[in-house]
This record gives sequence, structure tokens and C-alpha cells, in this order.
Amino acid sequence: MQRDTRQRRAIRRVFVNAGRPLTCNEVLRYGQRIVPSLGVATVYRNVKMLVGDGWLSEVELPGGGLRYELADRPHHHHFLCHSCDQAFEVFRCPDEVEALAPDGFEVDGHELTLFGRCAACA
Amino acid sequence: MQRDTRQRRAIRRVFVNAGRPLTCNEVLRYGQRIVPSLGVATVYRNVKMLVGDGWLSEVELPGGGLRYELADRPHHHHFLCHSCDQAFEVFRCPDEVEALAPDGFEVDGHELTLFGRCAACA
DNA sequence: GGTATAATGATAGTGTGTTCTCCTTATCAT
DNA sequence: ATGATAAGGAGAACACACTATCATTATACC
Repeated sequence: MQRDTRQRRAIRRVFVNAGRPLTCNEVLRYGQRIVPSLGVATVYRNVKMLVGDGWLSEVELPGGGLRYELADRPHHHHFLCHSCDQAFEVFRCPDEVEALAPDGFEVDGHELTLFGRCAACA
Repeated sequence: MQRDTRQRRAIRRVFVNAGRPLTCNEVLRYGQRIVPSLGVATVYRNVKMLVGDGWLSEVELPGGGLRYELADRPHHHHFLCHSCDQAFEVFRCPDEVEALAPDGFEVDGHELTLFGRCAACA
């Protein structure tokens, strides 16, 4: 069975409100504003489950540390602020990037990450 | 003082021969073909030192795990094979990627990673 | 409301990648 | 060749991100 707990609702709400990829740690911090007792294990468990359900998708940006975002977002890329370490979405995408690979290489995806300072930090 | 040891020469040679970004583990494995007794600590120590000297630079690709490559390479991007987990260089680059950032964001770098299967794995 | 049990949360445990310790070895200036 | 000491290597130690354990709590069905 699947129960609709306060914690799970809080975690989903955190992602909907954030509108950017979040680490489990960020989910924990933001989630605790809604449900103060929220624990790490619950965050990891639920994030994993939501990925399994196809509601979240994993985002791996340079710099390590898995992040997660809503799975239903249109194709986009990311901006990583090296001041606050937050990731943001970038909706413009250069065309035909996948044609850049050397001959003989099969491309099935790409990730473009811009680095710098976000609007809040700049 | 700085001594020119067999180990250090081997590590440099590994990078020159590889022509692609390497993890410390890869450096260890390849280096041991030249100096079989080569140990992990030595690899980490020397890689760190070579980065400090500006001879190597760090490459952070999605998926975690720091890689290192020769610092004097011209601007390029990377291809990450999800079959053998090796990284390769991609020398073509879409222009003006840094103009894609949202307003108010200061961009000072970018990383474009293509995913797929390398020529050897495909 | 009562009950079965899914889910939580504190904490211990795990795994992986990296660094430290410390004794031994090898390099280089003499 | 000798000696001072930088560097190496084995293994212990560490940091961290994540997972498992298990007693307790809360949900949802009756």
C-alpha cells in the first residue's frame, strides 16, 4: 500500500515550489520548514521512491552530488552557481549538440552546464 | 626540493599517452604497467601536485568522480561512455553557449558532456 | 474508535574515495 | 660514494553520502 503521509506531501511540495534541481540535503532542509521532524532516511527513501514512480528524475551535474527534479519538465539544461552551489534551469539549448561527437561514437544524451554566479549572488 | 622519481615520470607519461581525462584509479592502473609497485597514495599526492603546478587540470563530469587532464589542451568538451565509463575529448563546440543563461546570471564557464557508447564499445 | 501495518526517524552501519602515518627507499648535491 | 632528505608504499584512518535496523507513530480501512 502507499500512504499519503505529511512527510511525503512535504517532500513533493518542496520540489514543486523549488522549480530547480535539489540535492537530498536541500530537500531535507526545505522539508523541515514544513515538517520539522523530517529525517534524512525519510528523504532518501521518498526521493528514491518518487524516482521509481517516474515523478522525479535524477540530475547529475559536474561537481558530484546527485540532484533531483520534476520528471515532467521540458528539455532544458542547468546553471550551477559556484557561490551558493545551487542549480538552476536553463531553457535555451543549442541545436545539434549531439552531432559534435567524434566518428564512431553513439550519442544518446547530453548535459550542458553553465557555471558562474546566479542572479542572487551576483 | 623536487625530485624526478620513476613514479612521477610514469604518472606524467600516463597522462601524455592517454590523451583523455583520467581518474586517479585509471592513473594507478596504467601507471602500474610502468612502475608495478606504484601505490595509491603516490598517485593522489602527485596528481594533486601536478594540478598545483598547473600541469594538470581537474575535470568534473556528471556522474561524479574527479578526472584530470593535461592543462594545456585547447578548449574542448567531453564524451562519457556509459559502457566502459571512460571519458574522451570532443573538440567541436557550439558557439555562444554562454549566452543561454537567464538574465542576471554571470557565466564564467561551461561544460558540455555527451553521453553514449564510445567507438570501442559500440 | 479499533486495528493492521506502512511509514517515520534516530542511530548504527556501509562503501567508496581520498588522506595520513610512519617506516623504508631512492634521488641528488657534494 | 656518502649523506641529507624528498618521496614512496602499505595500511590505517578519515569523510562523506547513503542505507539498514528497529522501536515508535500515524494512516487508512473496517
